[in-house]
This record gives sequence, C-alpha cells and structure tokens, in this order.
Amino acid sequence: MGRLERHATITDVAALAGVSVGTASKALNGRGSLREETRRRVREAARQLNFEANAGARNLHSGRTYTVGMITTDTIGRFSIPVLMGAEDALGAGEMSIFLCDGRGDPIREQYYVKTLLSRRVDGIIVTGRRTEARAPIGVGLPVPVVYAFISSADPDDCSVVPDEAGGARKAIDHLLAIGRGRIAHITGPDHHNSARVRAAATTRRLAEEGLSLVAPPLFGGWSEAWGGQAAGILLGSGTEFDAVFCGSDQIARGVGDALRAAGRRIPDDVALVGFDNWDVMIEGAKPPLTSVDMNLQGLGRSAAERLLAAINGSPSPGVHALPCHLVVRESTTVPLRSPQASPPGPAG
Amino acid sequence: MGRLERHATITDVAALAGVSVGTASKALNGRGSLREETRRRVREAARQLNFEANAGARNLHSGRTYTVGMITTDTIGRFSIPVLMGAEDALGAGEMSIFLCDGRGDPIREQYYVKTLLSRRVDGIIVTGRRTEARAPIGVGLPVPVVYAFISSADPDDCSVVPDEAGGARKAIDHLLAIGRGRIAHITGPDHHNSARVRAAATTRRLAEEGLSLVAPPLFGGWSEAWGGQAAGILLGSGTEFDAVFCGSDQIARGVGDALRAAGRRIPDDVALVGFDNWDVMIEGAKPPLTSVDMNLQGLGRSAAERLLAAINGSPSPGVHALPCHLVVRESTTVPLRSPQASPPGPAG
DNA sequence: GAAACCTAGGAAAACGATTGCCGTCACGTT
DNA sequence: AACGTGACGGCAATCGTTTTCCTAGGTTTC
Repeated sequence: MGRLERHATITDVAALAGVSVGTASKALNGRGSLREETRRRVREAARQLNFEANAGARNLHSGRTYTVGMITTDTIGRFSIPVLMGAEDALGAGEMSIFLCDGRGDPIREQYYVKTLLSRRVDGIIVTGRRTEARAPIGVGLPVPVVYAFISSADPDDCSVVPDEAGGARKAIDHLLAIGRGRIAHITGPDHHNSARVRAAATTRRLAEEGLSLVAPPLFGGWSEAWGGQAAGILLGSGTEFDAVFCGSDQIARGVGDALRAAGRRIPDDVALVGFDNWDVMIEGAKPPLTSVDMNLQGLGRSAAERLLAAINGSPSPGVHALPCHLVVRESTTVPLRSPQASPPGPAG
Repeated sequence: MGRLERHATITDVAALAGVSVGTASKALNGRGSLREETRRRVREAARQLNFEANAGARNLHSGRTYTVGMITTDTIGRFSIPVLMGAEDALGAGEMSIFLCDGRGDPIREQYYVKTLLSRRVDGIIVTGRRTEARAPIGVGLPVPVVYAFISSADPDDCSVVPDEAGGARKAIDHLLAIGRGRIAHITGPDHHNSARVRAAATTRRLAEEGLSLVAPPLFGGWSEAWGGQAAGILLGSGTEFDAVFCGSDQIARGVGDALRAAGRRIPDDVALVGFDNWDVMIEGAKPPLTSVDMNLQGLGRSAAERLLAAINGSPSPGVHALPCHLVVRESTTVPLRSPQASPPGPAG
C-alpha cells in the first residue's frame, strides 16, 4: 500500500503559500477579498500537498456534519438495499455521507448504534427494516430528525415512508379481473406478518367491491417457494376451480407456478399468476416470466431521504406517507404473441 | 418526531455539575485524580442532559476517527452484503463505524468518494466489488491504509483478501469423483469474467491430475438460470453422456437441474449437480436441494476488516490473501436416505 | 510548628478550520 | 502635505474536547 503520507493541514498549505491560515482558508473557500494571484498560489500549494480540509474540524463551526445514519432494524438484505440506494441517491446530491448500521434485530445493538450516531453528530437518521410492520420508535426527543422507511414507527408523530401494499394488491386484482379471471386464489406469507395480512385483506376487499370473493380463504404459510408448491398442492387437492393465483411474494409465485405446471396446468392459459416484490431473480427464473407488484423501494428510499433533508432544514413532515406500488405485467398473465412451447391455437405470426 | 433537544456540550455538563470543563472531561473519561463524589456528580449531570461527547471534536486530538469507509466498485448487492456484514462484525468490536459508498461502477463517482472519505479522515478504507477480478488501485500514496475484499488490487503491494475459487472448484470435483462420477460437464458464466475462467481452469486441471477430462469443453455463457437451461439443452442435444454437472453458479445449476428433470434425468441418480455460491434462495428452491461451493464471504469481510485494523495499527499485510472455500453437500449429489419421490430400489427404512 | 508532600480540581493550550474585525499600505484628492 | 479610501491579509476568537501544567489547600513528618 505504498508510503503513507500524513494528512496535510491548512497550516501546511498556508506555510507553503506564504500566507496566514486565515488567508489560506479564504482563498480555498472563495471568501474574503484576496488578489487572484494569492488565491492561485494557495490553491497550488493545496494541490501540491493533496490537502483535503478536515471535515470534523469544519463541522465544529457549522454545527452540521453532512452525515446521516442508516439503521436497519433486522438484517440488511434484499429489501434494505434498494432503500439504501435510493437514499444514497438523494443524499449524495446533498453531499452527505451515510453511516450504515446493521441492527441484526437486536434492540440493544440498535440502541448502541443510536448513541454512536448521536455522538458522531449525524444530521439525521433513517430507520429501515425487512418488515413493513410498525415498530417502537428508536428514541424519543432525539436531538436529530428521524425518518422511517419501509418499516413505520408506532408513534404517529414520527415520519414514516411506506409502500402502499394494499393499493398494490388492488392493482393486481384489477389486472386479473381485467383479463377476465374471476376465480382467484390467494397464497401468501405467515399470518403474523403484517404484509401478508394487509395484502390479503386488500385482496378480499377489492373482490368484495365487485361482488366476488376468493375461491378459498387466503392460504397463509411462509414466503418460500416450498410453501408455494405446498399451497398449490392443497389448492389442487381441494378440487376448487380457479383461473388465477395472486401470491404474496415472487418466491411463492414461483413455487406455485412450478407445482401447477407439474400438475398439467398451463400458465397463463389455465391459470394466471401474479407475484409480489418484482424481484428480478425470481421473475426471470420463472416460466413464463412473472407479472408482479413492484413496491418501488428505491423511490421509497429516495423519498425518505428527501423528507429527512427537509426535516434537517426545519420542515419536518410527520405522519405516515404511503407511496404507490405499480404492477409490472409479464407473460404469466398475458398470452405471449408467439409462444415457443405448446400454446392454444391462434394465428402464428 | 417530538421536540428536538439541542445537543448538550461538556460545558453544559460542567456547569450543571459545578466544575470546570477539564474536570468534567476527566470525570467522564476516568482520567486525572478526582473525588468519587465529584465523578458521580458529573456523571449524573451528563446523564441528565443526555450528553454524548462530540466525536468530531474528540477526534481533533486523537487524530483517529474510529471510522472506516467501504467502497463498492460496482453496485452493492448479493456479494457485497455478506462482506459488509463480516466487516461490520470485526469493526464493531473495535467500536468503529462504517461509511458506505456505492461506486455504481463509475470511476469518477468512486474518486469523489475517496476524496470525501479522506476529508472525513477515515482511519482506513475497504474496497469491495461484485467481481473477483483485479482492479486498478483506488489511489496511490493515500494517507490511510486500504484493503481490497473479494475483488483484488492490481498492485501486488496492496492488501487483498479473496476467495480461493480454484480451490473451491477442486473441492467440488473431488466430491464428484468421490461419489463415483467421472463423466463431468462444466457450465459456467461468461468467459470474459474472471471467476468463470478461474473456476473452469481449476476444474480442468483437477481432472487432468486424475487422468480425466471434461466430457465437453466448458460451456461459457451467463450466470442466469436461463443460460443453465439452454446449456443443459446443448449438452443433451450433443448426445454426450455425463453423470455430473458442475456449474459456475447456483442460478445456472438450478436452470440446469430444471432442464434435466424436464428431459427425464433424475438428480442425483442419473446426474449429480453442484453449484457455486451457496446462495440460500437458489439452494432451497432447487429440487432437490443443491450441493454448492461456499466462498465464506462473511469470513472474508471479517478477515479484510481485521487486516485493515492491523494496518491502521501499523502492521500492514501486503499481498493477496486467499481464503479457502468449502463445499456444502446436499441432496443433489447424495441419494437421500428416504426419498418421497420415485427413487432407485433400496432398503426403505 | 515548619518543611515536604499529596490531592483535587482549575486554567489554558492544544487539535484544524472558519470568520469577523482591524491594521496597513498604496493610491488619489484637495 | 494632510487626509480619505479601497484593497489586501493578518490576528484572534470560536467550535467542543482532551490533556498538561499548576496552584491552593490539607496532611504528614520530624
């Protein structure tokens, strides 16, 4: 790793340029009134020494660190990443850096991180997590603003940015109805999981609005492919007829799809399939590619960061803010134009 | 988000406790010689004001920030996360915080991050990325130590911690040979990808050591399930006989497995299947669960962080350090004890 | 009872950068 | 020649903390 040079200070720069530190500072920050020649000399000295102003020292004055903390409630993973990236986008533009803290689902660890972040004088904190469920606030009367993203705070005065999962479920059902499927089943995650309950309830309600109902009560289980396959088996075994399955996750949908195909049902001809999450890995692996609800996690992260910045600048936006989901339609709900496999008769070209 | 309290300073604490700031500092840090009663009084005042020492101000003296930067070369994702978590483990013990910077594969952005991190006076930098390929150093003569994790630096004097992919491939082949499979095919990612080439070369070499060779030249393509399926088709169509397929990724393996099963080959009875990455999502979704090579990314992150800490403390470890991979054996290479599906005859219990 | 010695805690100088204020110099004006 | 006026830069305070040095007492010791 080569020779480690020492960090140059503004004193070094000033000395090299033959001016006082105050003048050097002004020269580098475009303040005060200096001859252009002086500025040039200082800038050249700074360049030569690879000078980078010590942010810590600078922050001592401004009272701001241009730094935010991001705490994940549980483990950082598939859902936190896009949120993180969105937040980074929004914050990067404001030249802010992010401290990442992985709570690992341990409240003690989490509290420790909060203390650390506060001692580092972050300008604000974003809290996120794998579950959309409301959670206890990370602290009360904290000296910096906090925004919850994806997950929400149990305190309604906190600012939370969440996906409109119910709306997403409604869009899925709307789509299925629009393509003429009325005998819909719903297979989803564990019933102690907020997302599963919310999506199932919205599904049932939306169908009720049309005077319809699910062909069977929602099947609660897990979020895995295995559960999808198992649930599909239950459905097939019950003898219930159905022409569409709306699944609580793409993984479930994939498991369902595999099981249905194994049982001789064609997708989408016999059964239309809709997933949730729009997770590329599952979407692309599924046969055929899966129609799915996208929660726009990156947009969510961006929005959360923007609200945090606003709060830092004195304009907080308390309350729960729901962002719309959108449906990405693929071949699991629409007959492909030209199908490479066996497909129902139709004009071939 | 409630009332925002101002950050208390040590001056506030000192005033409340009725001592000077110097004394307050000593009391809180266990320095100097003070009466126990005085210490108690100061601690109580600090507690009452929710005092957290301003890390920036403190760092001004110590010259250290107890902070490291983590830069991802490309996008933060499936490979960076475990590395990040491992690093967090190792650093968290040292009370260090992590600045996360997502380079998004843009060198300009990356250089900007390096500057930012330096101005924030991080004690060190960890560079990681999705590809194991050697990359240009993020800088020369930087004032802080740098460790590359997963990805490696093109400068051999830099410290890089990488998985021993070749060793992993050898272990996979060892295992296949041990279970009596000698007609092995290899399907992997694009040949411009370092990992694909390294693994393929190691595979070929290991077989050569036994006087064997692949049943066909390695099939280079992509990392996806789709490619796996396609490649399996090629293999089947060629008429080549094979009793095992070693795949460059779990996704490929899954695609291969699905295609083989669709073609009537039983796994592992007819064809044993080994993946690479040991990615839970793919492993569990595959039927049967996939034997796979695990690169121990978390251990890699931990090791990288430990080496960084050592370097910060004056004991750098230049060079490329390869960490062993290990093979996780599952049912795609071992006949299950009791099989729920059709299985070759054998004592049923 | 005085010299020597602790001990507790205060005062002030750092750390690195910013910024308001003020002095100085070179002009131009009357 | 005396004065006013910009322009240019230096000085010093400031941010919050740590740390060194120092002093004012009280305690020991002979």
